[in-house]
Amino acid sequence: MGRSPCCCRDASVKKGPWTEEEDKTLVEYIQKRGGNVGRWRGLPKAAGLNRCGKSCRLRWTNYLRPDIKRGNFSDDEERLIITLHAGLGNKWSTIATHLEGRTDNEIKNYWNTHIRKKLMRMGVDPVTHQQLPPAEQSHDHLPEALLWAAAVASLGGLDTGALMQAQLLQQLLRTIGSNNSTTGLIANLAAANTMLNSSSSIVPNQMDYLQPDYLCNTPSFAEQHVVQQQQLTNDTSPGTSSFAAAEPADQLCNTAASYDVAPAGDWSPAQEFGGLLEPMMELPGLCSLEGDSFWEDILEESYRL
DNA sequence: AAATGACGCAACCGCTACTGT
DNA sequence: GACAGTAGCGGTTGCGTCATT
Repeated sequence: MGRSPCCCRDASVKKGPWTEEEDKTLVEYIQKRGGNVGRWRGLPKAAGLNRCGKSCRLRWTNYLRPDIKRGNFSDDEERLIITLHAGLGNKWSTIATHLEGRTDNEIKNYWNTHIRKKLMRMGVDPVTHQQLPPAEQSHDHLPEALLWAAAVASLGGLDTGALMQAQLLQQLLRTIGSNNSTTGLIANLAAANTMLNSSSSIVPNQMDYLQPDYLCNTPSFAEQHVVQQQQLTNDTSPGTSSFAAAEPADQLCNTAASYDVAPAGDWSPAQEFGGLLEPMMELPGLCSLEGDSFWEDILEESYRL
């Protein structure tokens, strides 16, 4: 199927920034039709605009639509974008459906101009959401735990219960094993605590993983891993991997609970550690790492050591 | 004050997916 | 099933604005 001819190729069709008059014409035309645009291709002629239909659609969907939210992105929105991006990749339109009033273009721009750089500074690969190899990190002198914590934070609420438990366990093992400095201990504990405290609006709060109900109904990491392996073994057709990254975001929410396996049991390490860590300190979400005095203090201390 | 570079955003381009014939 | 027309998506570009030298 070849590319269809587009009116955009017509040299007489105006390009570039829209004028107020053009905006007004477009808005009035669409409002007159009760918001029902019909065919975009025929719209410019019908509305009296010397524009490509494509251009009109873009102008309407990205700028003129009445339900568009303007202004800076909130921390929650930023966290949500990171979380969704970790699971969906550059599916900007899909991501946009989860942020009321935000357009795919706006989210894409915000990602490229803000979040991407932020993650890079934190030593997190914005594509894979994994910790970058030390050589590629811009802050490879920072404590490893902070980078780990940043990577975890970048995942936001994407994690399944299994991922959370695995990360938490790893963090706590590091905590136990960190005997070289107070900073290391604090940073490791902080990272672990952040995993417990951070939250997202589209997935269960990570603290949910520590609730008895959740844990009783959520398979352990090992169990989930076995299930995933079994599913991969049984189903080798492409595109049907059980791995969360291939699933739509709204399905991610239910990933952990969707496994058809026996309950994890009455006891979980996370349950125990959660009780230990929770009263220890209240920490901010690491997505707001920059500009946060708590983290700045830790960083400063680490530089001195 | 002028020049330069960095940044952010709106808009465009080209491709793919979807739908109707 | 093949084809044509169209909408929508994601990557990229261009330009205005702001910060720095």
